[in-house]
Amino acid sequence: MAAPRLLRTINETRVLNLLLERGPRSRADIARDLQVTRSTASALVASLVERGLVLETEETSTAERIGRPGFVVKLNRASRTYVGVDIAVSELRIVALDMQADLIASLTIPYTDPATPDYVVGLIRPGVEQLLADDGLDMDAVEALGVAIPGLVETDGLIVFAPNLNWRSIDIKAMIEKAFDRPSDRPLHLHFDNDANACALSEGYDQHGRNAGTLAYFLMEIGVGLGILHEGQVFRGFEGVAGEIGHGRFFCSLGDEQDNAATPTFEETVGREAVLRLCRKGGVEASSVSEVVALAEAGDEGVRGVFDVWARRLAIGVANLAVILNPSEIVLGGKTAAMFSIDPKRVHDEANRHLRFMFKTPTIRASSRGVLAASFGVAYAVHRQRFGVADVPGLSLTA
Amino acid sequence: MAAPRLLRTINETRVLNLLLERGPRSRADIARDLQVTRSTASALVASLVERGLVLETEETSTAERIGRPGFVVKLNRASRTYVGVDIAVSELRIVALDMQADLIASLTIPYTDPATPDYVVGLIRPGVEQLLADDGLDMDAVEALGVAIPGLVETDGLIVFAPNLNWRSIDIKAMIEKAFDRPSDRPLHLHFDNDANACALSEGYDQHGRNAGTLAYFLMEIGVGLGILHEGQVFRGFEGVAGEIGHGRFFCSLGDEQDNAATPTFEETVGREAVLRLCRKGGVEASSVSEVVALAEAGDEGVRGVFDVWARRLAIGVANLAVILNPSEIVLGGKTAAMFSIDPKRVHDEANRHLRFMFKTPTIRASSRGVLAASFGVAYAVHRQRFGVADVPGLSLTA
DNA sequence: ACGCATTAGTTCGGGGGCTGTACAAAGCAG
DNA sequence: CTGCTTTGTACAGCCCCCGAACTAATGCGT
Repeated sequence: MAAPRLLRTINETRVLNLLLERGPRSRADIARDLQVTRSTASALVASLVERGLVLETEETSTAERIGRPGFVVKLNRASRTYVGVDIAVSELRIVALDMQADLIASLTIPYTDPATPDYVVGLIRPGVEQLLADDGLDMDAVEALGVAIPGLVETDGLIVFAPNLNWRSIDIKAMIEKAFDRPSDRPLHLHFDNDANACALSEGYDQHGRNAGTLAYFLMEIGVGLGILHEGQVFRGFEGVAGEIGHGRFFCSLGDEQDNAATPTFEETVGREAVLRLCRKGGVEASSVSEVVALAEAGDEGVRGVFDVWARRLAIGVANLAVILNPSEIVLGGKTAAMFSIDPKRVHDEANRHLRFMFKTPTIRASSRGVLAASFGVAYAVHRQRFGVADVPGLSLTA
Repeated sequence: MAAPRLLRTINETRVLNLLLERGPRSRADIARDLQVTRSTASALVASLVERGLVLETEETSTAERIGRPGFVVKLNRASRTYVGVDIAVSELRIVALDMQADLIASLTIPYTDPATPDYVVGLIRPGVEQLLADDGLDMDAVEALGVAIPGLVETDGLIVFAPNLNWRSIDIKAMIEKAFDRPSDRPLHLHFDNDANACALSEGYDQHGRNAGTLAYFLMEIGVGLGILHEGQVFRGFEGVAGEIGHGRFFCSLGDEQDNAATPTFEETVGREAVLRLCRKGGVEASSVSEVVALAEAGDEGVRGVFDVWARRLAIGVANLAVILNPSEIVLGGKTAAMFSIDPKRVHDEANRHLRFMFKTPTIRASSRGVLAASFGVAYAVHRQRFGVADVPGLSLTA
């Protein structure tokens, strides 16, 4: 009835995760690291080699120890491919990762609005095929595909509402399954997520080690989204709406009669329009954030004033987030976040003024994946899902 | 080398959790619920009965089905006792739970400040013994003890700083271990937590089912603490300082030159002193929150104005928390939270004005455990820890 | 150079523990 | 009463981990 081979499945997964997170090593090392006997480690490796997921190399472990050296075992990077697709407002961004979660290739396909769901989804399969063909890879190697959406989306593939695409109630899972038409004995595993969550995931792993702490990612475009990562998992809250800090109100009045619902939200004070409004007010001529940043780099004095106000406002949001979640890192990404680079230290200092009571304040830094952050993130997500044991039937160990 | 009997341990734990969360049932039911064969279920029950954790009753399962009825199996409630201790500012609150996590007994021991660590810890063992003696229980049955502290505390027992007790760098674990002096073959398992986190835990289980969602507990006394529960676990963030919403700043100025670090924090606007300050300003004579509430219940007009301002301020904090965490419930506890009962609907309405974009806004309600919330919570925490399999050696399934 | 200690990898017997089948016991339906 | 269904137990089979034994390969001491 219940899961046969359960223990075996768990242990094979542990071997894969060990090789992924801590690198190639000998069977004897695996036995020590997983606390099993060498016989068991050998058996586990043998079955993974047979499944093609792991390779036994010729090289012997660099002998720091005395005694016979062992043969190093490593992941077969080419054995599986994971794809991430970011449906941005005006372009599709696709990345492919190998089994090590390293980037193999990426591709961007622009489109002009209005982009209908049918049109955009129609671009995905050809895009993925082209991406893989460039590297001599096969669609069959693709085990799982993740999709990032700029809006409210359920992880099983229902887009509830994506305002900037103007999509509503789209069953994108069905559309993609139809487009890829996989046989049921070799399904394409799908996963869907909000773009800010995906961005957070993209920062959640440092050199193949799971980031076990808490991390927050501000995705600053027109509005401001927030992705929260906790113990390597996206924090979704009830109904998956966590991270709507853009709707937070930090500029309320204490006065007795004020209608604070009319006070601006956080994204109305630091989002793209707010930056441009501050520019107009300050006599700075700029029609995009990148122009503002360029002016700042050219030493424009007026921009300095705009930046100072923006930094002060952002710092309040950052500090309010920090007191609630106590993240170890706060990452800023998206086009509007380019403002941050004008003077990162200033944002730090402003935020820390509100955080004096803390022993250790969070570090604040720019996104490391740039425009590919979201597609990277969902690809990571499906990669981790396939490595995990969460879907072992009949077992709930979270107790 | 590695954990022997691993699978057995897991499955026995699953049986215990099933009986805890979903009630007594027959072996056949257990087999169906856990997806194992009836033979396995019988074997698991047999070994749990032998260990004294589970009882086989005479009663047969109420036959809604046709066929032979089964003998109902249930937890042996008396087989283990879990104790929770809340070190409040002016009293010690102790509760004892049975194996079902039901309250057996509680006891409050007042003390006058300044309460030194030695003095307070010295009260714990006699207090627990008295509590148990009243119910004919033995100290030997106590398997684990949890302690809630009003301050920053590490879960393994180092009190970093408890401002209202004026305790700093206290190794309370060592003190308690010394006081109880258990033999190493039957250790007293200890757990320590912040009082707001403990309160959140006390609301985290609804009738023996783990609350799988996200819940936030505002502990409102002099200041405002926050405990966050996510998937049944306390959300601690990096370094365990999550939940310091009391230090949040939601009343900043958008003006360019303002020094927002000087704006009041959330707890300075809704905490006890703020309430009393609003009273003075509004000509209401009250020296404690309970007096304010009493006046409101008596229909005092001036208090209404005080409450309205307080409710509006609180709603802003609640709404800001809700947009970031999207909890399903927000619970208000502590003496100052008594204000809420003056007009709960008003707080709801004010908060929802900021949350119009949400499909489902969180429910806001008063604490259900009252003054015992924190001691309940830590007792729950140790109870769950003892039921969990997290400490099985050689296995890390969180991957 | 040679033996010895140490480590790596494999083989094989033992045992724990789950599965599945078989069977007796206990109730319901007609 | 007879047939059907369900429960709980018993037993054989199998998966898979452990531990001991053995061979292979390397470093170190003399």
